[in-house]
Order: sequence, then C-alpha cells, then structure tokens
Amino acid sequence: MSDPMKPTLLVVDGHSLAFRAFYALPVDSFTTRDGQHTNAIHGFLSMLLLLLANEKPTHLAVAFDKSRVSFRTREYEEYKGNRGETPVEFKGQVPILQEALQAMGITVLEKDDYEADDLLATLATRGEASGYRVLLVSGDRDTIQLVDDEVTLLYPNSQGVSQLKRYDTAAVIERYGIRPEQYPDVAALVGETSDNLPGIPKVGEKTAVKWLGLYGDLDGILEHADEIKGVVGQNLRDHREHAVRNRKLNRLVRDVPLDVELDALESKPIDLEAIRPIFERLEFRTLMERITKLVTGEASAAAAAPVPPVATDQPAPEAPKAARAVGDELAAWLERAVAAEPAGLGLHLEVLDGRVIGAGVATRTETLEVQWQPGRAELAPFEAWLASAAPKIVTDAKGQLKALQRSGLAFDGLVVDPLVAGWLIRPNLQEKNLSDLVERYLGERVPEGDPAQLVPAEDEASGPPELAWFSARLAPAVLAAMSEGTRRVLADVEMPLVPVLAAMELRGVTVDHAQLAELSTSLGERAAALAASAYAEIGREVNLGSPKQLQEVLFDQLGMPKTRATKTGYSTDASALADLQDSNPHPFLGLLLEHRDATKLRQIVDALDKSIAADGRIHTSYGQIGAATGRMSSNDPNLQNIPIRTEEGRRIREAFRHGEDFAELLTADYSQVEMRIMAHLSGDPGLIEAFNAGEDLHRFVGARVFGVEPADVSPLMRTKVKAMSYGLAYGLSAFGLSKQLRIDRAEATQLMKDYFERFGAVRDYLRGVVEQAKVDGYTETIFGRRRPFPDLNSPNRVLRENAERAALNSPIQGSAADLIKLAMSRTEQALAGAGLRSRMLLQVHDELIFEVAEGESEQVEQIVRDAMAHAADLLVPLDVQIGRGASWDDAAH
DNA sequence: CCTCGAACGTA
DNA sequence: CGTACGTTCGAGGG
Repeated sequence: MSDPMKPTLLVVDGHSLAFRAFYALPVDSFTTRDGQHTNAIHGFLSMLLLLLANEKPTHLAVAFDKSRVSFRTREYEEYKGNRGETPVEFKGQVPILQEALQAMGITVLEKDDYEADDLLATLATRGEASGYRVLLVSGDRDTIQLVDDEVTLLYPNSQGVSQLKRYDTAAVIERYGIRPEQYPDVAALVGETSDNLPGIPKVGEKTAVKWLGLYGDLDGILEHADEIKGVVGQNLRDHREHAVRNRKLNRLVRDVPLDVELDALESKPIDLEAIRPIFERLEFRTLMERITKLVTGEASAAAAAPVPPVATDQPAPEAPKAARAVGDELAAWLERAVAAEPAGLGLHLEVLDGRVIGAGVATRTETLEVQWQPGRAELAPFEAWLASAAPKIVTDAKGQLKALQRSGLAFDGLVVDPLVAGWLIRPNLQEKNLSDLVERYLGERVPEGDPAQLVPAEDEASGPPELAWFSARLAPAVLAAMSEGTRRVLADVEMPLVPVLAAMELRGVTVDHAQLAELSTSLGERAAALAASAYAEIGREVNLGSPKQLQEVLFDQLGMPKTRATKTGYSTDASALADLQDSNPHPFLGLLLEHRDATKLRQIVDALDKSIAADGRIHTSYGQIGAATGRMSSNDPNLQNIPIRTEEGRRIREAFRHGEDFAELLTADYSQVEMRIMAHLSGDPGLIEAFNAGEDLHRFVGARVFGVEPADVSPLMRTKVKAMSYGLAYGLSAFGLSKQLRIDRAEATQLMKDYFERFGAVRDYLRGVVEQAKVDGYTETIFGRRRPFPDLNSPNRVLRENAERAALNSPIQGSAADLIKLAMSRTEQALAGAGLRSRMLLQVHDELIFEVAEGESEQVEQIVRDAMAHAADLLVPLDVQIGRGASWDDAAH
C-alpha cells in the first residue's frame, strides 16, 4: 500500500475523457443560447471537480493529443485509420475546455508527435521516481500497463464519465487475470478494432491470458507458436506479425521530452473570478456553484452561512480503534463503559437488507465493534445491554430500531437521538444527518465513504464504531445547546415516540388491491371520456395537465380574461377556473375541472396500489423531524393526504382495511384541537365557556358574534363563523376571509370586528404571540417546543408578514402536535401494558387509526380515549371522537 | 438528469 | 393577501 502522506499527482487524459463525456451526455441539451455545444466540456469538468474533491491531488495536469498524427501513424499508417472524422461538435469544444482548464490554473499538456497516453506514461514514470503517489485517469485501455504499486488508474465504466473504476495492481489481476505490465501483450494478441489494429483471429482475452500463463510473455508465446495446436495455433503462426506490430504500437513512451517540471504541476487554489466569465459564457451555473463550494467549502456566496458555535480549527480527536470482544470480555467491556458514561453509550447498528449485521458501541473515548448474527451465545451480553434500560444514544434511531425489531432483538433505553435533538434546536431542517450535526456541534468532519461513489476508499469511511463514537460525543454537545424546555420536549415527547413510530411503520396497514385496481380503471375511463369531450369543445387535443398549454387555450383561443398572475403566466388552478366559469361560462372549464379531479384521484390510487408490499400492507415512513412546527410528515407513500372530502375520495379510504387477524379498524380524533388550544393559550373566557358548555362550538360562537340565541344561528351564520374561527389560527386577513366566503370586503371586516369584540382575549393573544416572538426571536408551544423566526424583524415586508403569520400559527399547530405525540406514546404503552393485541397503525395529525383484535374493542376505546383526552391538562377539556368499521371510511364518524 | 413551479391532496 | 406538509407533472436548463 502506498503512503498516504506522499504527494499525489493526478494526470488526466483530456481527450479520451472529454470524448467519453461527449457521447455520454446529450449534445442537444448542452448547448448555449448562441449555439455552442458544451456537453464534452461540462462532462469533463464535472468529473474533474469530483476528482479534485475526492482525491485532493497535490499536483495536477491534463494531457491532450496534439493532433491525429503521431509517431505511431508514421510507423503504421492505418493506425486509427478506421476512425471516422471526429465530429465537429466535439472538436470545437476542446480548445474551450483547454481555456477553461487554464483559467482554473490547471496545466494543460500536449506534445507534437505523441498521444496523451504517452504523456501520462511519462509523468507517471517521473512522478513515481520522485516519490509521488500517481493517479491516472484515462479511457484508453493501453494505460493499464502503467499501473503498479504507486500508480493507480481510474477508468470510466460504460455508464459514462461520472463513475470511475479504480485499477490498482490487485484490481487489474482480478479483472484480467494478469499483471498490469502483461496487459500490452494481451492487447497485442487480441488486437484493437477501434484503433484499426487487428490481432490474431479467434484469439480473445481468455486465450491470450492462458498463453501468457503458459509461456510468460509475448516473445515466449511466439517462440512456442509451433506447439500451439488447432485453428488458433495456425492463426497465431499466420498473423504473428500483427501481434508484433501491435505490441510495438501499444507500448507507451515513458520518456517524452517534456519541458515541464513536476513542481510546476502543483495544484493552485482556483481563482473563482478568473473562471467566472468563461463559465458564464458556457452557461454552467451548477458547475460554478460546485467550484465555489469546492474552493470556499461553503454552499454559495449568496446564502450567509450561520456561524457554527464550535471553532473548527482545533485539532479533532482521532477515532479510537474499535475493540472486539465476545462472551465475558464483551460483558466486561460493556459493564465498564456503562459505568463510565452515565449519560449513555453511543450505538450505531449496521443494517443490511433491513436486518442487523453488526453494531458499534462507544463511550466518548472508546469504541467496540460487534458482528451480529442470530443465535450466537457469546453475544448475549450485547443483546442484554440492548434490551436493558441502560441509556443509549442513537443518531437517526428510527430506522435502526426497525432493523432491531426485524432481527428479533429487544431494545430499550433510547435517551437521545442527536438528530431529533438537533431538529428541536433548529427545526428548519438545517442539520439533516449525523455529519451535519458533527460539523455544527463538534466542529469536526465525519470521514465519509465517497458519496458520489467515485472510487470509494473503504479504509477512510466511518464504520459503526466511529459513528457510535460520534453519537456519544454529540449528545452532550447538543444537549448543552438546548433550552430546558426543549430538553423536556426531547425527553418527554420525542424520544418515547421513536420506537412507537418504528413499530407503526413495521406494522403498516392492509390495503385492498382489488378495490384500488377497480377504482383506477373507472377513474381512468372517466378521465379519458372527459378529455375527449374537452377536446371536442376546443376542436383540438392539448395536454390537459400542462398549465402552459391550458393558458393558450383559455386566454388565446377562447379569449378569456386573464386570471391571477403566476411566475410563469396566469393561473389555471381550480379557484381561477371557477372564477372564469362565473364570468365566462364555457363547457370546457367544467370538463377540465372534472378531468383534473379524476386524474388526480387516479394518480393517488395508482401510487397507493404500487406501494402495497408483499404482506398486502402499505408501510409509510414517518418523518419525525419533518415539520418546523413539530408535526410529523408521512411519505413513501404519504398517508396523511388521502382524500376524504368527495365521495370518490372516500372510496379510496374504503380500500384501507383491518388485517385478517383483526376484527375492525378504530379511528380516534381530537375534535377542534386547535381551537381548544387557542382557548387555553388565550384564556378567553367566552371561548373557554363555549368548550365547557359542551355545545356545538360554531353555533355557540355564532350566537355570540351575531347576538342571537344559539338555536337561532342559521347554517350560513355558522359557516361564516366556522371559517373565521379556523382562519384565525392561520393569520387570516379580511381580504382572505372575504375571498373564501365569497362575501365583500366590508362584510368580512365587520365579521372580524364583531368576532374580536366578543372574543377579545383571542385577538390580544394572537397579537402578543407575534410581539413576543419579535423580542425573543422564537415562539414556544405549551410544552416548550421552540421555533425561531429570523424574518420577523426583516425590512422586507413580504418576508416579515409571512413570518408573522407563521409565528401566529406555530404555538397552536405545534402544541397540537405535542399533544398527539404524547398521546401516541401513552397509548402504545397502555395497549401493550394491558396485554392487548390491538395496535396503533397510523397518525394523521389529529387522528389515530388502530387495528382492533376480536373482543378488544371496548378496552381499546377506553385506553385510547383516556390517553388522548388526558395527554395534557388544559383550561378546556379535550374531546375525542371514536369510530369503528371494517374500513378507514367506515370507521369515520 | 436534475430542479423548479404549479397544482392539489390532507390536517 | 391563511399555516403545515408530500407527490406528481410539465417545463426548462445544464
């Protein structure tokens, strides 16, 4: 192995790589406005940037062929003679590429009479002699002969140029069965059609390698040519001069007279300003970003990066070498570690195909590696520790807990998931993974296996012990950065929830494929019929899913008045179409709306159908750190946005069923949680009374607002008040209210005025939230969850007002999220504690869905109702509505 | 190939 | 000119 401290010389065959990029990337999509093709340049530079980032060469050069003629063409004039004319689209790119490279401060080499590969050979030879580690990048197989202990070849695979295969001596032997220096002999025998160099007929790689094994080298083979039997033997004798000639031509020249010294190839920092004009001309925006990132280590010049709380220039401690132990030794290690770290040990599980195959355990100074397989008695101490309440720190624990459960391993004692903790501190999803956290809270970097999979260097990547070690050290740093309230939310709300979510995801929910398939077909037929009618109305076929094409139809062809402006034109959304239908009735509009409905539903149905797993169930993933307010999200697929408002939509919910071993689904939802939270937070006596009266909320509020008896509140009054109440929590304006209720501005303003007159504390509270947040810089939920609002004092009005509305909403939405999260952990606990088989499956913000076992219905209802209603003690009661049925739809109430 | 915006489903 | 999400599609740029 080569010494990592050596300087690294990277030499790239510019021509062959650019040429590969040219064919790998579509030319017509890489063309600037003025018609310059850039695919080869782009592909090449993209690959080069990846190489620079990953290999960090100390010295660097890119070699090009000077022309198509070289000493080889003089030697054998048919050499490369079968190659067609180089495409002009490619030719024109080479000088520009060279210009760009020079602007980047990279030495470009070319030499009359030689090919780029000869320059690679020469530099590799010189570099090795001067004590460099050499990396060559070329798409020409002849460069394989240059590989040795200090010279590694990176060779593009068939996919293109972004993935390079690393050939060191071992890799060459593995791939070809011969040593690198023998490769030219093989190539000589086999020939190279692309260079117009025929070899020995019927001799391929296998035969050539076999002969080399028998006779050592090409000379040996030719000496013994007479001994080789059969047609191939005869062919060898007949065409031996081919092999001799090929061998002569494919020997790379290792002493090209180059008037450049290696020292001069030292990598210089890239001057961003020098390359900017060229990149702008080539319209390389993302490449410019990548270079900027490479040079500055920052995302971009524009986004002002927050200053990390930890200085990054102190020396980072080295990860300790992982111990390995089994049996008594393992038990002793764990015992000592547990005693040494009362706050918890770091744990990181290695997962393959959803199962545990290994683990790393760590204190802040020591690590242990465990290779886990089921049924190994000597690992019992590890399993016992996992199952115990001994405190554990696991970053991004949910997925690992799932693997544990799949592998039949019991787990307890999760005290900190630094990822969740980090999110509580900065809920706007700044730190998305362990490595982000390590950078922010420890000021270090997690050594990574190459994310772009370009030549992964395994010895550098962090394994489970290192990751566990980072977690162990991260936890105290993250906890120290949390407020006391936030730490409480972590301990009381979030950590207990992690295993619950893992369990829910594993359970999944049964979905009836046949029902979905039937729905899909009928929706598809309806969509097709509606589309046909719509086309008939306008006399042509357009893509009804394309807002752009719709704009042509509506505003140009049908001459309708322009709707709300969007960035790309005019809105064609449902409300805009409804407005048009009012002003300019046209059958096309109705058909379009119905078509949208049908295709949207079908899309949902098809997506659901596709995500039904082999067990007949859909296993969504919950994003615990999904929303800044504290809510969860659901994805793959999203089960939190299954239609309910329309009849057709509800038919989708009919497809959600209880499993075979269960008797029914049970849904439990909080009624009007957000209004109840508002009542609690504002302390408004009127609102509190409304909830304590146990009467229909909107009727009660309507009676107050309109000054009538509750019995005299008309449906219209109730609707208005309901919209108003719900809008409050979102920072609704009179304008928005008037639009939603389709009433005029004056009426909306009056409604708001009347409302606030009766419920003044609500208005005061909402105002106070924003004012307080402007001072503090954050809002807080009932339970202490914080959300920062940096834009509240922004001079930009749009930004500021957006932040104000979000701030107003945050404690309400966030407190509701806290409530149901608490209720979930309690419910899970209580169901298990009561020894019931019934189990929680889904969460949809204010609703929980359970699968109930035969005979457990009453008990489950009791437990769920109790856990949800008493998740917190508010100034108003929490009302829980329960429904049961064979399907999700039936279970609705 | 990737990113963006529009549209739309839920609470 | 109402918050919070995730998904899908078409379009556009690289």
